[in-house]
Amino acid sequence: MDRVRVRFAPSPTGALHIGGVRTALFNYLFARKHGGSFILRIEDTDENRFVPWAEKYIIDTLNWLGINPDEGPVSGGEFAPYRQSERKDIYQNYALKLVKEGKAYYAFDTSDELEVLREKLKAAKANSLNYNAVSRVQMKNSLTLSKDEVQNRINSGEPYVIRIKIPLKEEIRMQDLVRGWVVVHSSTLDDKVLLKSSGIPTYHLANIVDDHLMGITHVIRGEEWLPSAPLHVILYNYFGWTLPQFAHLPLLLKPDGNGKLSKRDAEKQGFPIFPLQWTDDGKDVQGFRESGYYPESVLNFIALLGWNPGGDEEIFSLNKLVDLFGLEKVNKSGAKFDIQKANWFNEHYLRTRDEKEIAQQLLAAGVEKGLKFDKNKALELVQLLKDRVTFEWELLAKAKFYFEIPTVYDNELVSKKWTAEAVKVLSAFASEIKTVDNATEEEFKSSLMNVLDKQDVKMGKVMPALRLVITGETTGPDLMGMIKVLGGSQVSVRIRNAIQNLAKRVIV
RNA sequence: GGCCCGUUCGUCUAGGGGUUAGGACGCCAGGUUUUCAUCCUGGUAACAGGGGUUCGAUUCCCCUACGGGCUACCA
Repeated sequence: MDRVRVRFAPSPTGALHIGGVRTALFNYLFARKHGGSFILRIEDTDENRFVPWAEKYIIDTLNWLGINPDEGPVSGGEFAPYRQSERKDIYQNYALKLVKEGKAYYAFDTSDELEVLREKLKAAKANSLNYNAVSRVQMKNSLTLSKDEVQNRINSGEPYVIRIKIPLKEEIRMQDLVRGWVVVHSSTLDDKVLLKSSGIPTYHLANIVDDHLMGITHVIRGEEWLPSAPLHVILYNYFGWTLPQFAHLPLLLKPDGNGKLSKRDAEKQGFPIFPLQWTDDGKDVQGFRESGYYPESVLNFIALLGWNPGGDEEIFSLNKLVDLFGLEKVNKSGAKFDIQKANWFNEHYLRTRDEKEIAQQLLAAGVEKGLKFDKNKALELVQLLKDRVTFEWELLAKAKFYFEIPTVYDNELVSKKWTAEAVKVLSAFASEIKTVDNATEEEFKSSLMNVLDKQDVKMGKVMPALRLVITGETTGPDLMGMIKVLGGSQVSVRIRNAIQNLAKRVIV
């Protein structure tokens, strides 16, 4: 077999959809698995929907995820250029070649005339195929017009398109690596436009020509392309080119209800469905990255949407995915997008990540807010808090206790637990530790036990009160952990503070 | 409407002619933690329906239902 060459061929019409990201990933995995090449080709043949920043968005996304192409508009390659807009001249000749061979033809019909045709067919309850072997004989094209008239029209500058001439009665069979044999009768296909009147090719032409020219061996793309795959097969046959292998991936579906995941879902769901931030009508829409997901979480999560290696494991690094990947393990049915699972992956990667790295981030985030603490404190805070969050950015809010001495105390807790007994113990504890700033959790614990023993009070009687003086709240991180991070002097300050503030509310 | 693709717990899925239909997320319960979270253990929950083929079908075939995609001079 030829060396594997696959391509990811997005259209720069907006933010790259997470479904597109998954298609890119599967292409990447397949290429790596087989020691082949992963190519990025920008299919910017739609002048109307072109969005200037979209290409950068695509490249940034692949880069963020670490699935960079071997060839593409940035890295170049022996088949450059990799933007179809820069390859315009190539396609026209191929379309002309087909016309010459009687496999395609010129069509002069205006959009109004096309509309009339559509209406007519609809009224007749025909299959609503607009331009095909049956209807083309009544239209204005080089099949019905005389040679001279065709030439005259072209010479006079009348706009025309080139349409493929679909064979009348032929069974188109194609083998899909995911779906097996797919058979379609040519009578259900219509004469698609290959070259628009602007001289720019449609997707179908440009895609086939480039795949051939670039030596693509496997076409791995979304299922939305399955219906046009037979058309592509005909095109390959018309040109006399060998067919690449096809693999049509199942679609990513909306999290709620039904249907293909779409741009609209991004804001509606309250969680990202796009990889990176982008701006829609002046409004910023957060992506996975800005929401705090790690690239490895996103990769792991989307890899398992529509593919599964079998077995009970679910945590896979990119290398491991490459190792296990296979098109034969791709599912046929669409997969719904479930953010909870993505969150779980992120929690996992957060907990297994290098704590020092997280501490760095925490420090940086703190500095941005004008909060002072050092590297060691940051690390201690990370160790104390990382099991309690899904995203790193939540850490700073959870670390609030470290920066703020409580001034407000949970009312219910005060009225239930702020006892004379607790105050007595805490007061003694405060004196005990007021100069102890470098001690382990164990040491703080035993000095508390000491006080408790001396005063003959049970631990349960003072723990809630101790939490109260430190955070003012009823729940939070581990108590001794917080005390250790704060240090003895700070804790004793908070104890005295609370005793003063709550003097009138002591339960006798 | 037409064409094409699909259908295993709520979700992602494993499996495959004879299984207690397995795992993960979520949810619930218990344990650990004198809070909470983590963690551990357990539980809840599925083969869309109807016909075949077969000794036997969730698995193979057909039909129906449902879901999805496509049906542009968009990709």
